[in-house]
Amino acid sequence: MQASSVAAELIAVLVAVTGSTPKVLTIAEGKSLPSGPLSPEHRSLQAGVRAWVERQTHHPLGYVEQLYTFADNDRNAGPRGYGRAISISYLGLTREQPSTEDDGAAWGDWYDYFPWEDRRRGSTGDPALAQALQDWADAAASNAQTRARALRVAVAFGLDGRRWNEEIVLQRYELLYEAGLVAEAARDGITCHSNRAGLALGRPMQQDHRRILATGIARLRAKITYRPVVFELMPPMFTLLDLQRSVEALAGRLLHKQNFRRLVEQQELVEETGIMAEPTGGRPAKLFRFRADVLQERAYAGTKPPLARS
Amino acid sequence: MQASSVAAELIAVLVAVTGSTPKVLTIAEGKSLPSGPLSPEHRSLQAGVRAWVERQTHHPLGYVEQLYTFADNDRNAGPRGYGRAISISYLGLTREQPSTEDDGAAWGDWYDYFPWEDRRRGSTGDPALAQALQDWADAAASNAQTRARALRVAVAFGLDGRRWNEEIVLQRYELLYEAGLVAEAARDGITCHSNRAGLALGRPMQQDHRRILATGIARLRAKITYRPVVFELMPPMFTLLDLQRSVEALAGRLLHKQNFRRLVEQQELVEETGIMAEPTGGRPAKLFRFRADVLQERAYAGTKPPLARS
DNA sequence: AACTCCTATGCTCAAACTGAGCATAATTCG
DNA sequence: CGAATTATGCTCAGTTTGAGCATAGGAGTT
Repeated sequence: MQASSVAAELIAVLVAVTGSTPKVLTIAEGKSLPSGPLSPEHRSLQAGVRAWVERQTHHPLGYVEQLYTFADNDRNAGPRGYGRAISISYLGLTREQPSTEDDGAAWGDWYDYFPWEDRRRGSTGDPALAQALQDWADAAASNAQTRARALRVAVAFGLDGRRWNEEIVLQRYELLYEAGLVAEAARDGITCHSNRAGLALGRPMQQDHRRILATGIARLRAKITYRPVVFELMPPMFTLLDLQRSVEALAGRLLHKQNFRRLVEQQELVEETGIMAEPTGGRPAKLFRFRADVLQERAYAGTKPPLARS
Repeated sequence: MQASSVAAELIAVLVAVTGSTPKVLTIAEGKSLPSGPLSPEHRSLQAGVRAWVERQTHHPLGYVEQLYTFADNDRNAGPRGYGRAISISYLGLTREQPSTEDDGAAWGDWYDYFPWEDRRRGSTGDPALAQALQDWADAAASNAQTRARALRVAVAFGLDGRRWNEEIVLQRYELLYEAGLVAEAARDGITCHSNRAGLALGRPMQQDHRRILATGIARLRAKITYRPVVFELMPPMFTLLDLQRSVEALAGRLLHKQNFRRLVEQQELVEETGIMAEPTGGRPAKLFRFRADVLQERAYAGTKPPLARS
């Protein structure tokens, strides 16, 4: 079957964790994700992403995985004759390097873009945000629609005694978009019936980059629960608390220390180095390293959860 | 950033379950997956898939989800000046309709393509296949490489007392490809050092369609364990055994009946219709229907496993 | 030295979940 | 009526999960 011709670009969600802050690499003063053209010289899409990311940012990319391919006509609506643009997005895990800043790339806290996703201090969400969403539900055309909207809001944001599900980052963002609360919605012509004053709605990004970032965060939060990918973000040696802080940073919620430790140990994900960490005013902690061989030993997918539970 | 121009096509893995047989829709006498061009008139990629699938096959598509985007240069290596081809694959769930056969489309048992994936009778795999893979490991250049290969084989196929993981369909296929055992490998110029005689290696497909099918099966097997997507494949009313047979067909292994029943009921995924099924020579079974409202009530992703465990 | 504060680390326990099996109910078939 | 067959209810041990108590090993303070 003959396929039509389109323009293709690669978009990367590059993630690092520094201390307790999850970071994402951005360009254009934090308003865009880095992207590059799909070039014929690359053997594969993934090779293409690796190539230009490593060249541009001088970051070794450990783990790379495809996220999603977008091609909505809404996006980049250029002149029609030119053809539609396809964006293939990738998630990459790395460690933050001393910023070279030569190309305007910068690491930013991803919660600057999604403040409502950080539940590490105070597991109860922002009541004003819940109220604004309720206003949106109330503004629906019919009573039935109001109930449907209110249910979606309650499920997505864990209201009415429901449990917060940290993995549905994208659903929450899309709900806020639909409600006209995030800045991108106004840009795209969606009207807002709520009072946005004083709400922490995060920094907007160009095009649908914030949506892609949400997709990446969601994927990563899901992945750390069944694959030991956190270690791609860790230095060669770390304490168990370092590891826990990283997982918490990604998951956006606090974990029970002893249980986290139990999980890590019974999974045999790490081994002692014999070295102790720098004293920090408490009992000194052992430094561990990742047991890289577990990646081959096990068929990850449906086995036990490597990290993050509660 | 200016993106280069490429050709784009959509490829669909359409799945149905009839009785105890998982089926996939194929064209070209079972040698290809249905595919269509990405057309500018479609609002989105998903809309494009829906449109041409429903027009071509007259099947209503319930659930549609993006699988993966391929663009390796190995694929469809056409004349270089023409540009690279991008294939965006989708997984679609539907129910088998009386075949209209007007366009050469036909439903086929997906285990015809992956015989080793069906472990419903005899949970122990084909010893001859294991032997052929061992031969491949032994044919490695170095001793270390032999051990590495043997480990990969053992993990992927659940050898040496390891547990069979039904979700890593793609890994197993790629291992067989690498070992030169599947027909596509020979076609692509990979030599085989094992004796292939008498092995059940499945029907080949054109291009990398069997790989895409493997991706779809893997995704679906994973998905049914945490999202109630099986119901997209069920008729409006069904017995619990029907449901179990469908899940078993997809998962490729048998489930403990009572535990399956317990899972379905405690998840409140179904409700009684009050109607009894046709007598089949045993105690008559109740007919159930899916409680469609659970899709909205819950935030599926990280909650309890809807189906399939043991 | 005694005390406080802090983080690391070990251990316990109940609730929930899983995997497996026993037992009984309601039919059809011969 | 008994055998075969399928549906359905219930039990039970082993494991996992969530939460808390207790102790260990350091630094700084009095």
